[in-house]
Amino acid sequence: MNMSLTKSVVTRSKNAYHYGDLDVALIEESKNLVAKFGFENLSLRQVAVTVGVSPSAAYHHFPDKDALLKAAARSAFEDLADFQEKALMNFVGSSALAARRRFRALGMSYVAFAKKNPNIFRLCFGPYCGGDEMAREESRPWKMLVTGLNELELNGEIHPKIRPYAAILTWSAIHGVANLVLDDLLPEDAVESVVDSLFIALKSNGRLGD
Amino acid sequence: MNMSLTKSVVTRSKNAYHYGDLDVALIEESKNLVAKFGFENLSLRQVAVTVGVSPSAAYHHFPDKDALLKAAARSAFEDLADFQEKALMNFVGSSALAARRRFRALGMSYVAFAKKNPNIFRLCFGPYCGGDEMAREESRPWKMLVTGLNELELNGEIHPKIRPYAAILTWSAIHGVANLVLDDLLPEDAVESVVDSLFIALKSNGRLGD
DNA sequence: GCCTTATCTTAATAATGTTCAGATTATGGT
DNA sequence: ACCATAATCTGAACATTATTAAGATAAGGC
Repeated sequence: MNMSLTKSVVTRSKNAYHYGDLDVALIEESKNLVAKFGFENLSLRQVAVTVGVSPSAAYHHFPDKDALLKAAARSAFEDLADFQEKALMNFVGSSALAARRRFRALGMSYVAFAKKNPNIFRLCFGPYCGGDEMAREESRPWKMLVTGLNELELNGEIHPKIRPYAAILTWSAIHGVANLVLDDLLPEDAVESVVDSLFIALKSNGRLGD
Repeated sequence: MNMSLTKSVVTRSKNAYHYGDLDVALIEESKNLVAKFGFENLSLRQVAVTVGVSPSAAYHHFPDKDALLKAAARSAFEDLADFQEKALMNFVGSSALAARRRFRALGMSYVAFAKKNPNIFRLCFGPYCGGDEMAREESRPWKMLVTGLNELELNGEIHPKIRPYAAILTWSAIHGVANLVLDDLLPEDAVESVVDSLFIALKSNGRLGD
């Protein structure tokens, strides 16, 4: 079997020397390994070798391991936003019911993403969080939350007194319960408790969602 | 100067060979270094050397670096509880006002601890969080929160409809805002917004605290 | 005093992050 | 088409790390 011959033909110029988009490949593989072993156990060398490149190649795309992890964290953060966006699309319409369901989906998908892959969720927000560069008012989860609250408000689902705090309170509560459940400090059903209580809190005479 | 002589006298039997409570010394020094450089940059060797002992000595007290970090995390968690307890003592009394002030102090001190030393706060809850062993109903922050809410309830500061969710919602919101502020995803004043909105949310016709 | 056990050290191993000199490929101007 | 320059990758090196194994030292019970 002339596998080696075939192989050298199949691995065309893309792999020959120049890689292609090595930076995104490294980021992607970093996310894979973080998902498996946690960001605290990521090895730059393992990332490089898995991608099929020498360890020092990474240093032409990222100044150091820290930068690679930060880039992976930013990418993972966008994955979270994508995940929420998809969850939202299941509930279209301008009715109050649709607005409540979208709001609920926003929170539930946030936590679902965290539970689906705790290591990736921790990467998004831990020591390698985008922070400065990821301007907070620009972040997609925040923007989705703001529009979701606007839709709720249009349907009279938010009490005026708590309206100014609504976005900050909601993100904090959802983010908090996600982390506490991951850390085994709250039971899994705490998530629904938080979402339910947010409905009550926002609309003080509130019927519960759904 | 015969410093070496003096030193060998000063370092009495405690340092001679057997250390004393090496385990707690290692944990304490781990917290110091984590506070400076973050748990993601802790070096077992540096901990051991700083304490004045050979690196392999640590392995007679902890199976591996992971275990040392977990022990340090548990200890740091108790530090957080101590910090909250002290903050609580500033507001004694059984009046509704005192109850509100204690509740506020509970939340504010939680976040104050986080802002005072972000790396330690992250250690408490990150990948090295006590989790299983630190039974959730037994954790001191949780117990303080529960009694704080009971006191609020006795003074009619909690609406019955939200009462069953109160503890989970409060811890989630406070924990969430602490993390989001540390990650630069929410501004610093988000903390007060969350505490204020929690008062409103818990007591639906609520006057604000203080 | 002696034996067992707990504790610590020294030395070694494998893996890691990072750097540097050099090889290979792409690119742009002529 | 050609050549110079820059971009990209490799290989070998270095310091540091976690971890282990073998042996030295102390403590405690008999």
